[in-house]
Amino acid sequence: MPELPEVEVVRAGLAPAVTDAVIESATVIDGRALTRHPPGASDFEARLLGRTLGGPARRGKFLWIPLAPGAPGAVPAEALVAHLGMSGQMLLRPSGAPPERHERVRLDIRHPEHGDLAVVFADQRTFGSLAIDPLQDTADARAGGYGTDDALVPAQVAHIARDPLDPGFDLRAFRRTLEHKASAIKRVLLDQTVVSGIGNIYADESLWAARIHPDTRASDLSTRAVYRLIAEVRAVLEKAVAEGGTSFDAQYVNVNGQAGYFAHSLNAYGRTGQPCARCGAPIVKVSFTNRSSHFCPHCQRPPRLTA
DNA sequence: AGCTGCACCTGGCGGC
DNA sequence: TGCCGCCAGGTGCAGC
Repeated sequence: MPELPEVEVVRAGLAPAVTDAVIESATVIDGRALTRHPPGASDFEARLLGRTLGGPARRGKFLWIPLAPGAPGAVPAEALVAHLGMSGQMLLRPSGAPPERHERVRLDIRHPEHGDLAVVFADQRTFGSLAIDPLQDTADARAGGYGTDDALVPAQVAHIARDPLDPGFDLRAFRRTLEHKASAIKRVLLDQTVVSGIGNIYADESLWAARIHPDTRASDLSTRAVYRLIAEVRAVLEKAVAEGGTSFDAQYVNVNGQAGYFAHSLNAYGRTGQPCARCGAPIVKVSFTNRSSHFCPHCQRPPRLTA
């Protein structure tokens, strides 16, 4: 469930089940799920045992669950961090449920109201991973991400920019950054250190909505165009969250294993050869940095060649 | 310093 | 039917 809407659906789904729950046991089935946790599986399991979970937070595509400190009322010092990569899933299952396909890590938790549950991290392609990471102060003293009021962020998430749905997202700073970027706007949208949460689907959808060609040099965009683009990014992401994210197959599901509906709302991504919803011209697909871009060749005019 | 390309994986699908 | 190449929601980093 890779991009912001899918991760947000997972965060919201986990929240009622894990907040205030205690970890009864942690089991690493496949150590490849811990590439972001260098100390390894036994350290991971031991440090989670008996810990109480806080409310899950998210910045861009990174998710974290604060681990309550021993002393009541003290600020959490570390968090369980998750990145779903290309195919990761966080699933809530009844205690003792049979193993999921591609199950990598299982946490057995006890919730004061909901009782015993299993939190399963499953991941076909193993690009996703979990880690226990120290929490550090945010550089701007604002809340670390969506779902938390604490001005804290896991160390390995600190380099990730705020996402466009974050109240702390600085639109003017984003515009100033673009002024100095020679790269194509599509690539800049995918750079998580500039703006986070956007992946290949929502980059194509946002550029289509803003009528901007993906190859346009970022620094060539007018201020007006940058603001229009961010407005469309926000609209696309919010609609996708409301529709439960984009599911093309069984890989992308919420914590209950259910698909999202945003695939029905796509205007560019995956619509190669189908008519543009605005003008009827066939959507084209072009190769782009080992992946692909989908756009309308009529509504999204190629950038003018500059000397 | 900034930018680009590629490596890291598994599995499904279409073509031959 | 079977095999092979291609493609897929992401990130990090080597090397220019």
